[in-house]
Amino acid sequence: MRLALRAHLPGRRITAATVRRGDLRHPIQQSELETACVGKCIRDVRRRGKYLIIELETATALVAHLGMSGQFRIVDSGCPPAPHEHIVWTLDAGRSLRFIDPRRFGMIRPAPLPGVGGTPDLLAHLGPEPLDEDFSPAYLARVTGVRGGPIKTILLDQTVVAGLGNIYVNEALFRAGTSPRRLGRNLGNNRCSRIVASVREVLQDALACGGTTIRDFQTVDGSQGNFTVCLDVYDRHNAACHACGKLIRRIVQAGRSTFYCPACQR
DNA sequence: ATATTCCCCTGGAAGC
DNA sequence: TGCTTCCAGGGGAATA
Repeated sequence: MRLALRAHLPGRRITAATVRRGDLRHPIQQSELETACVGKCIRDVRRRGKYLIIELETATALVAHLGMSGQFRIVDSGCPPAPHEHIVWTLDAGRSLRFIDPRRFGMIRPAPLPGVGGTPDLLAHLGPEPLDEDFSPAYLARVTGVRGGPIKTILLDQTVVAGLGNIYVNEALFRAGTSPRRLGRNLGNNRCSRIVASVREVLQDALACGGTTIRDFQTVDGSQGNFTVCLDVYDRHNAACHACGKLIRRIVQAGRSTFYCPACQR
């Protein structure tokens, strides 16, 4: 999503902004949004974990989170509003950016620019980026060594590593041959290495496919992610394992679905 | 201090 | 056909 936004937004000026419905996860007021962005030029689109950072002139930013069903679309400004279209930014060049979110678990928040006006509290708790060097086997071994709970839950914790969601945790553990139920303290250095490598691999593969569409996910032009066809375990309950043919199992951990192959993952 | 559970909200699929 | 139940890419507050 960041890459798609980045292809369209930098250099555009925001000429108007409208809150059509402000009761999102963090409620937002019309005046607050306008003050933050109208008249400003978009400099860059960055990301930290699952948060998008739309960098504006004068050291401010809009921090966005898509929650479960949030979407950004970029359309002609004359385009009629879609259902659940909560926020509209009018851009120069006859375009507009729209935030659409049926479940309203997403959020849009003005914030001082990270690294300039101080890191917003929103992002302060996040762990390392999974594709950065500091998410290392040694780091994972250190964290898992002192924590209770199964590895699946640990990897979903954004303070441990920032940006992994349910799909990619399930997929990474399959590729690492590690059971999602295995306790963190029973991982060992070897498995930590494999998990770190698998996390990176899965993310890179999914990025190359433009993400994963299960139900709602679409990018800014309405196209879908193609990693769905590459999923080995996620949403494949009772389907045959791509590696061994045994049936993929579904369990619930910390209230979220976990999918795994009982034969390939130990 | 750390780990499950509950809840936020809507829509779509499956079950009856 | 129509009603009910379950489930969902997340995360934070309330509990245990």
